[in-house]
Order: sequence, then structure tokens, then C-alpha cells
Amino acid sequence: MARPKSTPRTVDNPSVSEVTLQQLLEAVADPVRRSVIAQLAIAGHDLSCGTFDLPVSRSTATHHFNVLREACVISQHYQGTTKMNSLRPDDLDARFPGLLRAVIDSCVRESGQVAQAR
Amino acid sequence: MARPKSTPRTVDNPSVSEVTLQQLLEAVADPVRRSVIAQLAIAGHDLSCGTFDLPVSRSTATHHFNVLREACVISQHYQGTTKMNSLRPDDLDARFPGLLRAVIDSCVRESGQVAQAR
DNA sequence: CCGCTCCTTCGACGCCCGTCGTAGTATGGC
DNA sequence: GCCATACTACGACGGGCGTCGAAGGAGCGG
Repeated sequence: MARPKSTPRTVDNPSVSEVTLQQLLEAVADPVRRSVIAQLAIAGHDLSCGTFDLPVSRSTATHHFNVLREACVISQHYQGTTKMNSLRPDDLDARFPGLLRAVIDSCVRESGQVAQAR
Repeated sequence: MARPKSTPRTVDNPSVSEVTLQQLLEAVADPVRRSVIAQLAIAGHDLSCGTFDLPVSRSTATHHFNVLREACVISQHYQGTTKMNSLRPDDLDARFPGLLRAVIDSCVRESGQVAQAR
């Protein structure tokens, strides 16, 4: 009966309603994670985990991606063997109005770049 | 020659231009410090250090006030033997547009109260 | 001058989080 | 089938931050 190849490699992106303010603020308080946010905002489109320029090891990067995903700052999905990441500012805005937008803007400014139009 | 009573008890509130995004986000990432922010916003006017309802010791509270002041989230000034605290959202807005406003709003919501009009 | 109230400073301590390397799993190409 | 690639899971380690209590300075009222 068409075995589901052991694990179809799915990611569960939490619902915004499960995120706490504490979680969100802790997530964006780390410089490495803010770098992820900035690179995503500047790129203007999804990026695979491997294409980020981060000053930490791969396993540490995975950890940071998890934190960001659980805080609903990014959403992730597999695409073959690579994992794509995108910002999800709109959802979170309903729960914490203006907050993530402002953080993203500040992250981009901090990195000295300009975000691409969406 | 009119001795300056040893120490006139002055507080130096840093300039907004010296604050980093890292500093600001770390400051608001702590629940005790967010409680300070919420209580100030709800009160709608200055509060002395002693009037806050915080789940930590006095010395720890002092530490948190310092962190908030150095991040330009609050400004402090002595008034006799008590030290008064006020939010200073306007200054910081120039450097990190919308950020502190959004944080304050979320802090107030988090505490389940409604802020007084200013 | 004395004591009371506020708040600060200092040193110590414990825990949590960011970090790493290694080993492991899933996918795709040949 | 088999290897290469991409990411994850796990356990361990270290440093930093939040916490406290004790001791102390500053102003105010008698």
C-alpha cells in the first residue's frame, strides 16, 4: 500500500496563536538569528539553509532556524533535499501589531543593506 | 566654599545615538523588565522605583532599571531620596522606527491591562 | 546628631543558552 | 545499489546573565 518512504520529510510550522511575546523577543535578541532575518529580507525571496552566511557551525545554524520557526518568524518547507526558509511577517502582525515589521526593518538597517521590494 | 554635599545624586541618561539594536532587544527580552515597561505604560506617568510590583529583590530590580536606562527605554531622575522612572519612547523611535512603540503595546497587552492616555 | 527610608554596590552562585563535533537520516543522481 | 549532498539529533562544554544577601551612601525628619 504505497509505503510513505519512512518519513516524507515534513516540517510543522507552528500557529501564530501559540507564540508568546517572550518567545518572539528571545528569538530576535540573538545576533545570528537577526542576521538570518536580515539576509531573508534583503534577498526578498526564500533561501535554503545552506546559502546563509553565518559565523557558526551547521548544527548551530540548524538550532537557530528551529528557534526562528517556533517563534513564527520564518516558515520552512522541504524542497527535495534542501530546506527553504521564508519570512512570515504578516501572520505575526495580527498578534503583535507592528512588532516584527519594526524588527525586520531594524535588522536590515543594522546590516547596512537595503531590502528588496517584495 | 559651599561643599557640593559629596554627591548631588545625579543620573546620566545615555543618548539615543549610543544605543545598539542588540542592547534594546536584550533589554526588552526579559520578563521582569517588560513588567516595568507595562506598569509605566499603564500608569501613564512617572513611577518611583519602590512602587513597582516586581517578583525580585531590590538589588535585582536596581539592575533591571539600569539595563532599561542604558537602552534608553526609560529615563530616570532623582526626586529627593526616591528615583523616578519614565518611558521615553519618542527618542528611540528616531533610531528604530516603530520598534519600541510596538514593544510597549505588546507589553501592555501581555499584562492584560489597558494603558492610560497620555 | 540620629535614625529611617530608598536605593546602590559588591561578590557569589546557579542555570540556561549558544556553541561545537560526531554520528545519523533522507533525497537525488549515476 | 551506492555515493554525495543537505540537514538533523544528540551529548557535552563554557560563559554570561539573572538572582540574592549583606553592607553602605544619600537625603529627610526630628
